[in-house]
Amino acid sequence: MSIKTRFAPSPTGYLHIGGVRTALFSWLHARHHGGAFVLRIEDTDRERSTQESIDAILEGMGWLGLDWDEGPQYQTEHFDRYAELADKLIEEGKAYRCYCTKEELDEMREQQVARGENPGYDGRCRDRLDARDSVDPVVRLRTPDTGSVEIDDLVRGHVSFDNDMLDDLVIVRPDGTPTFHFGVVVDDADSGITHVIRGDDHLNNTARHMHLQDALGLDRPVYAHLPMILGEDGSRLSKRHGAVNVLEYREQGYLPEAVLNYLVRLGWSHGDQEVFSVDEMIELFDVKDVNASASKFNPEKLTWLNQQYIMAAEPPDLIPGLLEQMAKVGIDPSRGPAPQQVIETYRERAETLRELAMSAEYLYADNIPLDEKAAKKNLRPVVKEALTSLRDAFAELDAWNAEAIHQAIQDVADKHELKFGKLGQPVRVAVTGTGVSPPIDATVELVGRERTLVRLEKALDYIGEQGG
RNA sequence: GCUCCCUUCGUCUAGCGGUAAGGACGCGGCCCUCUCAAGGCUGAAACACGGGUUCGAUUCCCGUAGGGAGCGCCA
Repeated sequence: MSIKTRFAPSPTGYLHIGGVRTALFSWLHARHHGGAFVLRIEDTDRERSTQESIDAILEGMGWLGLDWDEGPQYQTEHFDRYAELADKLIEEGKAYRCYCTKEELDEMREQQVARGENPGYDGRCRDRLDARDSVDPVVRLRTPDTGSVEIDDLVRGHVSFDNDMLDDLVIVRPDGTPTFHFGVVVDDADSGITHVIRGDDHLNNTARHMHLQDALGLDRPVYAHLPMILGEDGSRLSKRHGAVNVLEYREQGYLPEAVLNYLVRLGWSHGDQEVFSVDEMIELFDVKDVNASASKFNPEKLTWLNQQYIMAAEPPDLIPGLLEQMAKVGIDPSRGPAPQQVIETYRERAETLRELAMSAEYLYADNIPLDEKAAKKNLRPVVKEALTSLRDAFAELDAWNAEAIHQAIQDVADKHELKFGKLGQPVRVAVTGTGVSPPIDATVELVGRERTLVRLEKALDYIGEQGG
């Protein structure tokens, strides 16, 4: 049988990084087995579902390259189907209308907790014959009181739940809309999902879903419950742990491949390998290798991977992303060197595209701020003469390239009996305003002759002001 | 409270009865070097605890402790 998996987010917020990992594993499972991947939007909660969320999910999936073969399906389009099946269950006596009010239920739970019991619906409407006019009923599934449900989970192994711990769950709300439980079970069956891969926060629900499947006479899909991703402090991953919205990573200049690579290593591994191309993930991934324990999100490692991907990329592939970041940082790319050159000489010291753009800012500006500390330390009277003759040498240079620039610096340094670095560092500060940059010859080349001469002049003025 | 799940360096993990417990991020040191990176070498750093089973347990079983999830007319 051909394998089919799905990712079924609810559109009640942005696409969460934990959700992405779930999507990735489902997607990889389908791709690895040459099966199909379905995207289904679980929008049965009409109160909280928004179009913005749907857009964010679609955009996030697209950015990451997690493509789907079917969908996006919307559960709101299947309402007739749910209603039909709910009626059938009631007719068959497998479900019933419950007229309890929220107040009644709250009171019931309170008492149960007080008695030290697992709170749950006690089935008081199971045999009710009369309708209550004052309340619109929900529909509940009649679940067995005795026995147990057995789950054979691909990552957890065998898990068993006693039925007396499972109450009669609501499958249809008073307004006729289905609950999540009913929607998933019906849709998974209708679209022929063979493997349900989801977060282990659903492990308890799976037992209930199996009862629903039994009532509906459906075959059960195979389940795989993935461990959670927690924040660095071990609590549930949330905003206070940094970015949890995937699109936020795009904003910050992360590459989608890096995000996927980081995520695939949370709960899954292949020997000692750390870096996986998407093709390698597809080839090597197997849900059976997923481990059962939760993992904590480690931003430093993601950042390291991002840098690895930036360094390994084909420079032209990075141009669109860099231009995006330049725009955000306020750089006009037409006022300096070609982005590709910047990528080639700056990328190994940038952890994100954002950082790459920012580190090249002085290549595109006419006026640059001088870092006071670096200036004080390096722009001193001792190098005034050397800097002056270097300026003259630069002005007369035939070819403006790193090699010629390097030679000029070397010659001037020799003439003034300075080591290369003793001259190079002052030049760096003069030309970039800071003490940090790529090799000075490549940097000067990209700054350009005109700006270099102006900046050297300014540096000489600075030395003069300092009493040189 | 009840049910279910989890437990190897700070973090992600390898291990699948006999290992000097391996790798990666991060951290420290050294090398390279015009700065910063990158890269290379290197150091510190872990089997939660207690019982079993076994000739032998990180590995299998049972407890304890700790952590997580669920207990909705949210998904």
